Amino acid sequence: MEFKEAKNKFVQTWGALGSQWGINKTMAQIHALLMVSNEAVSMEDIMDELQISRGNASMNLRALMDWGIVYKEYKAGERREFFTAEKDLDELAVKIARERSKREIKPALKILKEVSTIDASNSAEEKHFVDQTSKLYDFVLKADNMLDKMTEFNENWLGRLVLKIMK
Amino acid sequence: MEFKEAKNKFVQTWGALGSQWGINKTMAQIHALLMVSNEAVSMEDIMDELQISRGNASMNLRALMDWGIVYKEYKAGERREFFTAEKDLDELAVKIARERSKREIKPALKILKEVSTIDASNSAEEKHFVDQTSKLYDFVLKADNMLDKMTEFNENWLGRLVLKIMK
DNA sequence: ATAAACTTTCATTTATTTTTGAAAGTTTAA
DNA sequence: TTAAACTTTCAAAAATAAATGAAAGTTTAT
Repeated sequence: MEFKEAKNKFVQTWGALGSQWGINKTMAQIHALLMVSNEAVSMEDIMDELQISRGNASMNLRALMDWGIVYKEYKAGERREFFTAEKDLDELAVKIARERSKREIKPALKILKEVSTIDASNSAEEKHFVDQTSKLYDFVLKADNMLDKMTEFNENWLGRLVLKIMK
Repeated sequence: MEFKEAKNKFVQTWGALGSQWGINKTMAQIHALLMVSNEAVSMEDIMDELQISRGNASMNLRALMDWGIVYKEYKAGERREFFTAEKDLDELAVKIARERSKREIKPALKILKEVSTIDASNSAEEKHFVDQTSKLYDFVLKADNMLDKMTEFNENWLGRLVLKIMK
């Protein structure tokens, strides 16, 4: 396999993986492209390589920057903007986890707390509902806290975690 | 908040959370419904509660059973089939992790290995590509192995893991 | 202040995913 | 074996999500 083919395959794969995890395909592809680029890439080049429109490129770059995993870069004497991706994978994972926690898990927890605290003195059905949603609340809270902990680990938390799990 | 309202809110929230993580909304809603039901539910009742068609209910129940998190149940003297969800959350998490690993992560790893082993003796650009995709391969492999390890932990792995992380 | 060079926005279009529902398939009881 | 009671399948329709592109906005150099 030659370089161009490999690069394309990687970008496509990363895009597909993104889709499966609820991240829009183009966003994941742009990120993939930037991760494997050894220098900052202009919007023009991104549009060209991925065959996407200016608007699409602009919006998804903005989204990636909002996630804190893509940065703008300015080059001396150049009018246009260039983009680079976070290349440290530990840092990348932490940022993604933090963002998904904030946007998706925390709001879900709030609802779980609400529904698990209704008065259920009536039927067995209601008791089971409160019991199960309470357990779910505890579980999700614990999992979410675990993500927070990752953040505190300064370097290579994944490697260390694997070691710990192994005992 | 009364029971019916709370139950509906929970089902909707779980459905929305599913969507955001690449799981189809109805599939997540059916799962939510079954998780908080203290007894097995018929397809008819699922269709009715979620206002979905027979085909939709059938296909998503099949998908949930393929994931191993919903079971069929037969009642004596009853022609129709009833469904229950896995209610043990540790077990649920392990099964979901195992399934996503098999379907999504393992295939992605295969591709990562392929593209990270091309000959890159030429440019700095190619060297960076190989370097970055290799790192990614290692990272994803490690994360995936961690999921496997969860499986080996027999009970309450999440609680124990949190303890370990806390040091 | 102007205009060139660039980026962002968002109403509309396009693509993708999900849902429907009717026909085909299956199982059970008599 | 037949027919009622139920489930599955899948082509077509509907709903949802993403992409386009032209107009509006911004920045910079002169």
